[in-house]
Amino acid sequence: MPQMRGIRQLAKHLDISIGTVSRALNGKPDVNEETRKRVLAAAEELGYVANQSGRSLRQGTTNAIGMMVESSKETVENSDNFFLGVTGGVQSVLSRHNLDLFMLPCPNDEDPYEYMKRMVARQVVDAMIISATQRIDKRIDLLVKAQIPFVALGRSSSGGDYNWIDLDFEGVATKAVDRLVSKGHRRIAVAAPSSDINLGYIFVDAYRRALERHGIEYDPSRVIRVQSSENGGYQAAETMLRLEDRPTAIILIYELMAIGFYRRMVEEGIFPGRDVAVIGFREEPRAKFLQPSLTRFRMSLADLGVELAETLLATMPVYAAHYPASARNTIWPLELVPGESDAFILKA
Amino acid sequence: MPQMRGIRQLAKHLDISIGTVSRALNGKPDVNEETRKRVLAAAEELGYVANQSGRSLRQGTTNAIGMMVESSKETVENSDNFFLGVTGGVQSVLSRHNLDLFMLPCPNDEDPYEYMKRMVARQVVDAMIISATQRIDKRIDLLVKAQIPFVALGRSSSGGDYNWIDLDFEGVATKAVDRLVSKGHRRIAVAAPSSDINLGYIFVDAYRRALERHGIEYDPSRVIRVQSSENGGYQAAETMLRLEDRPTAIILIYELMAIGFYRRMVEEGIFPGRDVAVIGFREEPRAKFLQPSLTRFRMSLADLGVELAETLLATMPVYAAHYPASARNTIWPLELVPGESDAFILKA
DNA sequence: ACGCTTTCCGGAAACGTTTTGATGTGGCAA
DNA sequence: TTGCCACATCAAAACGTTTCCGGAAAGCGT
Repeated sequence: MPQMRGIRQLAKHLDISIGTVSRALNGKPDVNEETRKRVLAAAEELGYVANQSGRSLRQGTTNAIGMMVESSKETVENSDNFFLGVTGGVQSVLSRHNLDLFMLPCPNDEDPYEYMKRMVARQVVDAMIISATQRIDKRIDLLVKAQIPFVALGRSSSGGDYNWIDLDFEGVATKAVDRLVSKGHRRIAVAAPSSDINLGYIFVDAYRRALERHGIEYDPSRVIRVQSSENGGYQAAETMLRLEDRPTAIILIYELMAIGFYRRMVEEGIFPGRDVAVIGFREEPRAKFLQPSLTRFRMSLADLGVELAETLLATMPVYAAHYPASARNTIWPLELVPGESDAFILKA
Repeated sequence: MPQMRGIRQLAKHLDISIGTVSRALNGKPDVNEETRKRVLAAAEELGYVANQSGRSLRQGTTNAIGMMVESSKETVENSDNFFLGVTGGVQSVLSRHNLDLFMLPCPNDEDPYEYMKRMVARQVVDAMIISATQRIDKRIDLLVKAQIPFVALGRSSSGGDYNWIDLDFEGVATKAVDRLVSKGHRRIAVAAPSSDINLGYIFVDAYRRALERHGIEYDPSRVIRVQSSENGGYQAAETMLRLEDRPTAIILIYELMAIGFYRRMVEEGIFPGRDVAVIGFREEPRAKFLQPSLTRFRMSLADLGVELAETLLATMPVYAAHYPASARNTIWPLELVPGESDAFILKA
């Protein structure tokens, strides 16, 4: 005698048809309130949960959202649990609709595009959150073409009209420049990654405009292109030391840089906060204990996760009703946290 | 005309039966080498990839491994990309068998046990890697009962005979004590989390035995119980300063503690490496730039991932053949990285 | 010509679920 | 009585895949 599995077993146990059981469990109409209770009770008792493959096959939907992350060495070293922090917020929204979140880590030896292609083809999730977007990102074209709902964490030039959330680089650049200028600085440098990376391009552009608004001439030599790492900060300091008309202040686009920057400067007897003003961006726990404390920008990862999830659901036909067509492109604000690293004030 | 999907479409396009197509794609015998090539080519051309739900339903297997992680605030702040680092190694093994890895983040407002129960019931993965094991962990009992292959990162008292990998706390404690004793230290403190946590219990026990092997009396007051954080390190220093017969050396069970420990000590004019010897455990990028550099223990996250995956596969009947019944319980070694923080040598 | 084996392939069943259409009640108005 | 509707249920089809089974064709030795 073949032991029946799943819903069949449950139906037999209740002496009822499987169709009714299914409708009862899924809250469909056309089922007597009395029977529904019985079914629910029995399911609880027998610990029955619908097999996901069965549902997916029938419904063409998996009730799962994927969040693609890269586990490259760079990501592992730099992103510092950024993703784990975001997932909390994402899930708080998804759980309202019985959706689960899977993180899909792209192996470092596989091309992100190929990986995404595989995940899309296997239809293992209904929608996607992607991050680390490139300025030209083939994944976006793929998702658009395959009509998979998605939201990107980061702008891109690809794909035309799609949903993204990005950090408020312009706001940060503007506030940082304003603050430094108000303390008397005129020669302000910035350490940023290459302009191939979206962040590097957008940020520096905003920095330039902010300077010009204060009537300060933009000097390209003060844009120091380095990697987003401690080492990059060290090199930025090195470069800055060699500049003629040495800048009196610097904006570090990634906080981790501050560690290396401090080190190189202190080697030279130049103390941040006393002899040079420093502002960092994108709060980073590893830099939390710098002395003097870094003036920096902070954001709430959990809130960002909530926004991501809501934006995503708004694009999914089934759930869109609950999420009024909100802004499809969001600039995520960051809050300035004053520290001592920019206490250095120039006399007027 | 209903557009046929998937394998049917492919079969029709090739004018061949779906059974043959399936066999061809899955490398089964009983298919002409010539036809197999044709099928493979056509699949490639049309971008066909088998729908996962269909396969899963038929085979009762999902070809996916889950790695449960917690996204609690504590984890996010402390584990510092530990998981992302490990996934790389895990995937390098799984990809050999066309297995995918999903990270399953447990929402912080959901009980880990309930979350795991749901994941198991939905049968969304074939096997699991769990971490952050408790000394008594109901998840383990659940997995054993449900006969889901799994491996735990961390020992536990639950479930009897199962597979786990854990860090070599004993080895670290022993090596650290040996090293300090060889430098003349006799009064050696240790800062550890509460003994409720497995690590806190095991480590301190090994520390005690190591001391006794050197004929040094174990003094409970030198076991300082604090949280595994920078703040914990600060408090450890605070406590240590108040001890009579103040210890001349300390072992910090979590490197992050070193940051706070240094700070408090320097406030007191006591310099690590010069006036007190410090050894840290569980390398932690955030502590990488301490001055003086910390003598610490290091491990390869990627290699740990490989070991995890291989141990897991060895317990899965389908793959066990490739992975000879290796040790089901592995103590993962850590390597000592000498720094300057324990340069302080006591005259004999 | 015959029987046997090997090689290859097609047809159909099966996996567990949801959904559709049909069916059988009973109540109410005409 | 008849017709109609609402309600609750059941039986069966469908989702896309893998696998079992049977059988045709071809090769080979007698």
